Amino acid sequence: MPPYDPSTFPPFAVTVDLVVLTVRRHALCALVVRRGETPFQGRWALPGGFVRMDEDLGSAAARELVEETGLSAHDPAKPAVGNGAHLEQLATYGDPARDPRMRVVSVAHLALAPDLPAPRAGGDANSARWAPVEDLLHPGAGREGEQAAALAFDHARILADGVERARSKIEYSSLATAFCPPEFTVGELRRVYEAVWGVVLDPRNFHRKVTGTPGFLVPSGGTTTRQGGRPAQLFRAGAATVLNPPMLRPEV
Amino acid sequence: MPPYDPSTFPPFAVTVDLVVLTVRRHALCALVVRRGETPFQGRWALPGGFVRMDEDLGSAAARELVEETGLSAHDPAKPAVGNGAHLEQLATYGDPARDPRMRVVSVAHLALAPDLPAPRAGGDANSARWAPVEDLLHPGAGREGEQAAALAFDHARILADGVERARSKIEYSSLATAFCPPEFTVGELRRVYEAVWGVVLDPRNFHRKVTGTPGFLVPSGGTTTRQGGRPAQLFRAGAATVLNPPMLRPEV
DNA sequence: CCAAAAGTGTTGTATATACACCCATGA
DNA sequence: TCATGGGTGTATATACAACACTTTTGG
Repeated sequence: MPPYDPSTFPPFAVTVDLVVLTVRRHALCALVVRRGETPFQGRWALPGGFVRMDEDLGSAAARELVEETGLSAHDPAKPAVGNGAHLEQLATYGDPARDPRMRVVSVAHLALAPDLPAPRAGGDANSARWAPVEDLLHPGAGREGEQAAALAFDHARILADGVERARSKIEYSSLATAFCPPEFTVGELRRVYEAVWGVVLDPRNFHRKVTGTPGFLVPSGGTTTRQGGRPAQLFRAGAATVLNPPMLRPEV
Repeated sequence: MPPYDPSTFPPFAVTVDLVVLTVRRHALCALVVRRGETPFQGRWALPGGFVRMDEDLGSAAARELVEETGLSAHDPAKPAVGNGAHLEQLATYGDPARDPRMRVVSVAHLALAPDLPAPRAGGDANSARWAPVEDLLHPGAGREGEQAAALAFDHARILADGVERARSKIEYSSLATAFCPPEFTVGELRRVYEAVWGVVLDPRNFHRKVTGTPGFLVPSGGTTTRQGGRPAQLFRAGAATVLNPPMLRPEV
């Protein structure tokens, strides 16, 4: 890398911000951290940080994800689903006024994770928590006394874009399995769709659909009764990444 | 904007690169410019340039598009189709080694344009031309004696991502009309799909499909025989931006 | 036994495909 | 008249929605 010569180009700060989604208690939740520094001190924000000088964008996002959640991720250059979290680039935000301190371009990434124990705070954040995306996107509309202030910076917009991406992508890909543990039942997968889309699906038709799509699910052999009722077969995510025909999202 | 203090963050150069696609002579083509400077001097590259210090990313892309093609574009914050070109953010590329001179993060944008007269060279490019994407993505596989050297930097990858985005997006949106002039026939729209996907579609079923989707096409009243044969109705793009049910891309 | 969740079968309706067929123009 | 592209009708296959029904556990 040749030495930096600021006369040749305008200098920007480049950061990565993370939209980390999971399904908890039948609701789609996002990871937010409390800001310890000005601006927006004390407000909730998406986790993120500066990209280092010798680091690829996807590597920076994977590093932040580990720091915040302990989750490992696949190389985001090749989107994949498996034991770790799914990680992919979302979009880039560069409004000149989005950070009052300096000119920052943020490359947002989207991560999908199974239900995790407890978030661990990292970096300059005082604390971290999982918050239902409904509360974050529509602050004030929830129950009284809740922490419902708007997210810092333009993070509400970034979160909305990430949620929209996840909602549309589980329609035609096997990405919903990224919200599940390594082994899961058809019913658990259906509850993921229901939580992400905010709908109820017919259990019988859903079962036929997902088990009838070749390569989507592979039986792992075991069964479980952890949801009660009749024992359910356990599955792992199959090799198929694209669903054809897609899952149909019911009309609103 | 507070004064720049390089001690607080690593300084990056931020550029926009453009994947400008059009349909010419029944082939999907991209706009490329010949590089006048080192590195990759004399090689073909995607048009692009530095983002200015007070400029939004979408504004920078729209400015480059005007400089290179004379096309105006809608605010890419709100993707829209109409008289000007369609412009939307594609993805961001930030490999530390992608530019040998310095650390550059490039925010690539995708533009779709109707068939244009002749590209006009701008900036530091010696010349500009429309090239079939097949020739650019598979250099050496074409006819002998062609200019078929690989694109500069990581632009082949960016172009491939842009083409893939266009191919999948015309499936479920009305974006294909961005490749057409303001008034067009159903047959002309079908030839767009055929060129972008590299397939042949049944004219009768295609006609029923697009005219039967409410809001996709609105008749302009006139007719034309510019394709020969029986006069065809002229249409404009309607208000619908999402196609439900989608156009089905035939298996390969 | 009952409740709860898993899984199967059946049927009406919608949509896609394939293709026969007719229409309106230029040469 | 013929060639060319535009446009309509119709049969067959496929896929989905709805829902009755059976299976297998825990309490």
